[in-house]
Amino acid sequence: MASTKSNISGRRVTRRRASININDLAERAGVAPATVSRALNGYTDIAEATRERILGLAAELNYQPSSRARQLARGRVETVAFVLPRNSRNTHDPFLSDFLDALASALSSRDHDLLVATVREDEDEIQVYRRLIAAGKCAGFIITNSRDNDPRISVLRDLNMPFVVYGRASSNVPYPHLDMDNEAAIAGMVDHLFALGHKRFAYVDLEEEATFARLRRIGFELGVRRNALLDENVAIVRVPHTSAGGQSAIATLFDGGNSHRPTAVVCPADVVAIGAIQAVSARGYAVGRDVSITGYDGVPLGAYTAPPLTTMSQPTREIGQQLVDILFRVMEGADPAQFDAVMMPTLVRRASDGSPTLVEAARALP
Amino acid sequence: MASTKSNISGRRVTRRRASININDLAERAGVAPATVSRALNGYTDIAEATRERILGLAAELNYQPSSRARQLARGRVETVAFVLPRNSRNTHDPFLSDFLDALASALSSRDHDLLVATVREDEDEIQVYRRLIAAGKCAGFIITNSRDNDPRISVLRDLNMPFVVYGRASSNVPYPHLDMDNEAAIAGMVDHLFALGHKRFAYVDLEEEATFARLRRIGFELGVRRNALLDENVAIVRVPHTSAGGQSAIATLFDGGNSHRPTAVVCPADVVAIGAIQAVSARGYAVGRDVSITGYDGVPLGAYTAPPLTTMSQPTREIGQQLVDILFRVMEGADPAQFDAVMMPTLVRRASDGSPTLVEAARALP
DNA sequence: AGGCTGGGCGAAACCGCTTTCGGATATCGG
DNA sequence: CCGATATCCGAAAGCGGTTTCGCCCAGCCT
Repeated sequence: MASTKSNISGRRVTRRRASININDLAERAGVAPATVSRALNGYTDIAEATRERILGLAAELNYQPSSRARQLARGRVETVAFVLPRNSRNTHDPFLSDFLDALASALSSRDHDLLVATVREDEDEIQVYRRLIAAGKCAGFIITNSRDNDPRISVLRDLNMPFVVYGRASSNVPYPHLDMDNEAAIAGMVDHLFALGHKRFAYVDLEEEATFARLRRIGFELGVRRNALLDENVAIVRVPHTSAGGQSAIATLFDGGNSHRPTAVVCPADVVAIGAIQAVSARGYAVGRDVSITGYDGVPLGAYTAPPLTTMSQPTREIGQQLVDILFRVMEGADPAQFDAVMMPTLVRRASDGSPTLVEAARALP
Repeated sequence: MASTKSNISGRRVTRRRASININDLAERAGVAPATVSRALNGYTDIAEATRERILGLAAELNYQPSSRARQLARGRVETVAFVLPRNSRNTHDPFLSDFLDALASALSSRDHDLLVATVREDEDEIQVYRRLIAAGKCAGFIITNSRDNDPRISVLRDLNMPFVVYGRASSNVPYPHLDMDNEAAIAGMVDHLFALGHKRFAYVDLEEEATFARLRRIGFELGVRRNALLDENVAIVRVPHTSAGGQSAIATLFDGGNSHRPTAVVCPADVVAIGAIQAVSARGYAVGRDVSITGYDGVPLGAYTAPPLTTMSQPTREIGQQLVDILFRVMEGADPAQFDAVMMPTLVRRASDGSPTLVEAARALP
């Protein structure tokens, strides 16, 4: 069928037309291609009987209009792009699968596709965005890991390309975004630990450009202030966003003759907290009794550390869905400035926090 | 510039042409569109001077041919699709980010895009593949989480659509794939533990359709045989592919008057092993001394459990690259049957394994 | 000088679809 | 019974590229 070019010589027979097209279908139905198009696209100026005949035939032959041709003709692009964050390399983001699934699913119910791109070693991040746009590969972007003064935001705005950001980026011009309330969440964690009786706090700051790192630290400082903690009872160390970072934070805080060891260590990420738990345990302290350690994110494995990690958990899937919702509003022409929702993560209390035992007892340890 | 329809009435001005097209560029260059196309696509029947003028102009105006129009005209589709495995929902695959990054990167260097789709709640998995194909959205598929007699494989073969599978699927017809040697890896793990002195083994089998689950169990059985373990010293339990599954496996193996507790518990996945470590520790045994527990995968957090997890680690990124390489060979017409590489994961020895202490000592515990 | 060759380029068809425009037929009112 | 109005559908012009075909003209040969 179709146009398989048979070739007696036995050389590679190629160019078989992949599938049926609108002309084939029209011919089979005994109508013009235009009529098929009308039938498939819900126009009203077509006899109901004709429409049903065509629809039936299309279903029978498993006809789907070529999305490329359709989008070209319509002058629309029904694809949204997500560029994997550069630092996602080797970062093993456990939420990405859920997040992408949510994005793809939300897009699919609007008949859009999800294009996932990456920044190759030999490229510049911004170049990737420009290339995707110039080639007309997408009609909008989902952006995560926003940094302060994120260049992507200004470029996309200049190019008049719809986008939505997960996170904030401290720009003076408003842009559509959705964020967790990092600040309130960490401050709330300090409140929680303070209420348990802790007086000596440490915070593990992140060596990371992303805005959320800054906001979480600010949240910690806010918590310090509103619980009137004494300066000499508050320490901040700054480490990479990894479990090894968590370990080295503990080394800084606990080793050496530091007489003011914290009883509560607030971490801005679960992976960091997990390293911290490991390091504190290795020093002979009981996490959750001698020392409380908290995380942020809600990674699944946090439930299986020893002790299980108390953390702030984010609703990944819902975030993905909402981002798509917002992006569509923007693509439909809504005022981008109105989208600035902030969601609150939920405290998942497991066993890495608790009332502090006597500091003296902790000090007496080897 | 271009065709912004200004509109005095103040109503929404739309239909601004997104970007410059080949006709604009041709006009600016004073040549025909065909010449621009030739210049951009490396044809030789064009004067070098003309080509350079056009290339320069294109760079200056940041012109990129519309990928949709180009692919339509060429009759090619430069997109590869990856359908997120159904069970990836809430599964928090920590490798996905790395895997996708590798795919997207390898595809990008061949000027192809990565389309990520998902199976919506209201859909059937196969439908998704059919729809993507019928709509001409992709020229090939990357398939993971293959199951025995995977229906996707037969459908794609029938439709003559190129694909490559990560994993094997026990089909009688050959198909292009790449796999880790699950069987040898787990058998090797048994060897390793046996060499450490273990005699009483348990294996945690997975309640999962995926072929790798079966192959890993077979690997265990192979290890049992070639080390001549006694039947009464070998137990197999079957649990879900989660940390909770690991916990319940330990409950089955250790609780109740079972007098033949294993000293080595081989797990077919790190998440499961992590649950098992937690459960064994909670029962008062020292993991790595009283009981050895091993995993498979190499999840990053495995390095921070207590004790750190000994496991078989897979090179995610390299797998992604190789899959793309294979897929392109197939798309170029290579015989699919020739692609059946099997790679060996590497043993990462940390601290969850060790020589067994006396079984009696373990039994004497509370 | 004239014919031939071939390099360089333009014209036009085409990819598969949408959408406007207008024509044909059926239906209705008077 | 005739013209007006609806209703339904076909023709054709795009969308933005690629590619075939053939023309034009410069350069070469004789």
